[in-house]
Amino acid sequence: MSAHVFIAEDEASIVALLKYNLEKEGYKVSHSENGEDALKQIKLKQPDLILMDWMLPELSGVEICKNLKKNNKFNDIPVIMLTAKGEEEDKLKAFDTGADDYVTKPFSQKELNARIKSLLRRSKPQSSSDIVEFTDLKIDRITKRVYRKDKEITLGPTEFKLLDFFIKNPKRVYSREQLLNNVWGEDIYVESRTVDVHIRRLRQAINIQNTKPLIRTVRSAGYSLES
Amino acid sequence: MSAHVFIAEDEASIVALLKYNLEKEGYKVSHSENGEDALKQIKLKQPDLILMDWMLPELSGVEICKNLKKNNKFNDIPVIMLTAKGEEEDKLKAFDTGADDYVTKPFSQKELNARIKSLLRRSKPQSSSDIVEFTDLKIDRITKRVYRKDKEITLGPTEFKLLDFFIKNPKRVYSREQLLNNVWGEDIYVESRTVDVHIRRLRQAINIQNTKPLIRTVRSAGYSLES
DNA sequence: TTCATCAGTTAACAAATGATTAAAAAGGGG
DNA sequence: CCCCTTTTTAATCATTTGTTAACTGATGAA
Repeated sequence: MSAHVFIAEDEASIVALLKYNLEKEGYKVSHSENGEDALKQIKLKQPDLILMDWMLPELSGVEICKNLKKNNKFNDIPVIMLTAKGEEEDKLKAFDTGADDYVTKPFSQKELNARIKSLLRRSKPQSSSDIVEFTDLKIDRITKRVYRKDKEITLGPTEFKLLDFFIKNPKRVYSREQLLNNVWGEDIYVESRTVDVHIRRLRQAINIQNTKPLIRTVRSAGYSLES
Repeated sequence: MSAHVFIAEDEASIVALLKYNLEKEGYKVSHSENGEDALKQIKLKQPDLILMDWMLPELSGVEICKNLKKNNKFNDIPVIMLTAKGEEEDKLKAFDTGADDYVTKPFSQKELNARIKSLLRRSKPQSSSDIVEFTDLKIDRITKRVYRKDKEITLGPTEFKLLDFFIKNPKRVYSREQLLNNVWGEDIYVESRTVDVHIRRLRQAINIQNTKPLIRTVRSAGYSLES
């Protein structure tokens, strides 16, 4: 599933160039040539990232940016401003409107790609990394192995998924309900007490001597992974 | 409460310059001159943003960055790489290691400030309503933790809900009736004296030495949360 | 001022709620 | 069919909750 990049730019040649390059990188690309339309489209399509020309007919890039950043639903979409002139004042103004980065024309496609990648990585919540660590816990999603203090630990499939889920959002408290939906699956029905049993097994497994317990029970709320 | 910026850089003159400028901007600043120490300090202090020199003694910036980005506890801290040479290859490598931005020396302080501001804004989406503070009280609805003067406090579920409700409208006086409806629920019937008991328990819990009481009794009207 | 009354505070306790645990039953590949 | 994992069940354990009743202090009338 590739990211969706939206281009708000009126110069056709630049749009063509960007589109060509971004699609080669595997992004889904759409665009608009005018500010008012761009804003409408963005709100409709909710892209993952926006490349926005500084100057746009109808509604300037600055205005669009301000509008988006004000709205809770869209203020997480990263915006890269494309500015023609390399003047510093403009750069600063771009950041002030809430842009997340800017690039001056003419720009290097390689650098633009790098910046896009960086912003997308940052806005994607799940660190899609194959090896994730949290304090002295390490889990390898490829080899399906789990380590605590570099010592390997064996987990059953469910316990592995459970830990994998917890480690995506450490410290966050999840209800049994949420755990069932995310670890077992939306449509599977099992008793909510079942969660307790697996929590217990997970606890037993990851608990090696003289370490504090990593899974916190929050009465009447759920469980969380703690440091 | 200002953000904490960590500088990992070995050239004393640059550190001095950065420190001076950042402190003027209102940031809390700390630094280290060597890679190994920097990593240790970062893990200890958990700064809000890192300025990292590309080349560092003991452990290169790239290595530190990789290490941080692997660990769930630290991979949310934005990193800005300071590169000496303006070579594109280096820039790209910087992004690949997980850096969130880079700046080539010599850099404009104004631009650096703008980039810092942008990254901090982006990384602080501590979803407004998930963490609520009132004077020296802080309640985190995600981790279900409550702090007074940064010291954690443990509350039972009902006391948590009660405080959570009060903090939504500080200084407002609620009758026992209103509290029962909003904290216990519309259709649950318990004695109104029960509220007093929970108010007491909440008071005891959030009361740590030499602080004035936070919950005011309004005779024949109810209770309110005060500063 | 004194006393009666009213409203809020406090401590103690029993009931209920929720979590832990062990063990049995049920599935599900190999 | 056997072995391993998962789920259910039920007993036990721990914490929280609501109630009661005694206590404290404010209020205001005599």
